[in-house]
Amino acid sequence: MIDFKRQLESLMMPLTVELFGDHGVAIDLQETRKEFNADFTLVVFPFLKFSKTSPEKTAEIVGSKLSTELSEINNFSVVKGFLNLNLSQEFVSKIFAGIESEKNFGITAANNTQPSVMVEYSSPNTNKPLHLGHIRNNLIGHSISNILKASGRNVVQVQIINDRGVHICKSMWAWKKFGNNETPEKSRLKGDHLVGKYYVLFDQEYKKQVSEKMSKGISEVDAKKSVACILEVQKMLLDWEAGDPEVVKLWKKMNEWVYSGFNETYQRLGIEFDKNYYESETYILGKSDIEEGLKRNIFFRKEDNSVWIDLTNDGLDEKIVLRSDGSSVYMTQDIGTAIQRFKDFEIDSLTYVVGNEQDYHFKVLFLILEKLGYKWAKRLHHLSYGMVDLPTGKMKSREGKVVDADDLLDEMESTAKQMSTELGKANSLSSKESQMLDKIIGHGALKYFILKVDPKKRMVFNPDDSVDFNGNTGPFLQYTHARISSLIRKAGFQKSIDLSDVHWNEKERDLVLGLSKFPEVIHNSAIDLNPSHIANYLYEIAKSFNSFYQKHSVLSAESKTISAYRLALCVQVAGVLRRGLNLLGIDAPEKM
RNA sequence: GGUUCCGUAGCUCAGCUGGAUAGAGCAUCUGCCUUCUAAGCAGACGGUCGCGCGUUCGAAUCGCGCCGGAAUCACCA
Repeated sequence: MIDFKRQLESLMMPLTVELFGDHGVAIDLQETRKEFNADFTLVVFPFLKFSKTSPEKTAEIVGSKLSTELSEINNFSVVKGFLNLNLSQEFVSKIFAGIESEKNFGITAANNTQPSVMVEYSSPNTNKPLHLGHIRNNLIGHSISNILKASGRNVVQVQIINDRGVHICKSMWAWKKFGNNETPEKSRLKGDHLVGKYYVLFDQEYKKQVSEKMSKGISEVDAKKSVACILEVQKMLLDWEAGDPEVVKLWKKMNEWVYSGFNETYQRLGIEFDKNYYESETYILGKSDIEEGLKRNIFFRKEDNSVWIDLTNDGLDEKIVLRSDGSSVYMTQDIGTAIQRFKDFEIDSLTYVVGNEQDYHFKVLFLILEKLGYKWAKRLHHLSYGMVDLPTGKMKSREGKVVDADDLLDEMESTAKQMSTELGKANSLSSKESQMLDKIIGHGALKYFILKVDPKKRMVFNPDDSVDFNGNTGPFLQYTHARISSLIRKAGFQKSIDLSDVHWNEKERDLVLGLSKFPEVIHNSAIDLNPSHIANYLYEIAKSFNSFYQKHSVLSAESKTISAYRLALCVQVAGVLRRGLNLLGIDAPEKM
């Protein structure tokens, strides 16, 4: 489907050139404000220089030219310097026919010859369960993957699991000390929660030991470094690196618990990855790339043997890439991992979904890879999203001020259940059906609540608001879809329709023109890496539909012809809502 | 202190390649279910778009300077 707005602009261009001469003035069509009852507005101010008359007069001249010469334009009106144009019924029909002619209007199927794009998201540590912050990350990452797919890209979704390091050793240490061989099976606790429990236990023990030491007159800084438990954890990490069989065995066991817990949560969220990278495998990467860059003078070695890159000419600082003992820093393995990924897959770009606290890190990473001469470095993106705050302030995992992902999903489901019971919606459904619906609606509410906000902005998560199912919410969109589905069910088989004589009323025109924007919205979301455009667009469509639905009857319209084309319109609205919601990872129920 | 991001209605957010009287939802208040799902619709109330200067026919939008908030600037992960 071609963009009819752009089509109109190019039709108008030669006409204005005819009127005022060719001065390179672009035609800028914008949507008419609601109160003026027209489809598009052409701002004539840019033409004043050449029309040499008042804005009103200029608009008159342009308006009469356009409406006489273009069959697409029916009539026009002038308000101040604004030329309001009305599209002809035939042209609206043509636009609608274009929408109908495509099976999955708005979605561009992936072309297999195209290079793929990799999206990395989630990337959890394996010492505690997922929380609200991960949920935002996951929802954005998954949604943007869907959106990229819908704009014709092949997508490889990956996560890197931070499965090694002091954090997991802390859990391991506490489990050995206090665990009594507790397992997820024995205590019927989800694996990631069980490991998280021992991480918390470690922290408590650590604090206890630190304060004991401090009471003996040792400074806090020294105490924190010298208490027994932290020394044992550090020893454990060294043993792990040395491949100590017993430590490795425990490490494997506890990580497995965490993975099964994560997978359960991912499944609930409807998320899956094409490949998991593990830090235990990637943390060695990058050193050889540094050595090579050192030979090419991209990096330099200081007297103490540490290796650095000087980025002061790029407005940044000097950055370390290898420690003086030759060991890696985060940057080292990120360099190596990026390079590895372009070897593993036929991709031409890579997008990292990571919080904005790491803006600087990624700026440096991309710059280094560019200096190393990788041409794909220009196509690395950091989808930097803002932190999620609670109404009470920042989330602090150490202080237990976190919203747990599983708890949150449970809560959303039970709220959905409560709502549908109150509204008497569940009566006509089997208990199995309504249970499914509670999940679809509860999760829909959560996903929409998070995705409707521009990712790069920090957002406040108020549980009371997220649980609201009225107004600009996921359930509202789902409800609209269910309403239409019900109409379609009742109408039965849909006849083919003749659009040639349709007289579109105002609400219908709004819908047709609204629907026509869907491909562009997807495209822009993909370019901006921003799912919120989709969310806000769907809300507009749904509002527009409900307003239409309230005012005009579909099944018992004035005539069968009207009924038929209205139904066809409904089918397209439902399709756009469903496909749009799916891009956000939200299911569109047929009943609710 | 340097760099980056943010500041729009009581609250949560749209709008930001410059365009008309700045939009939604929530909250508060009014109407609308003997008619296709009222998780809906129609309406009221609510604003010095952080402040100032500049560019422009025109600035929430662009530039500069302040004020306020956040992140980051580790031989941490």
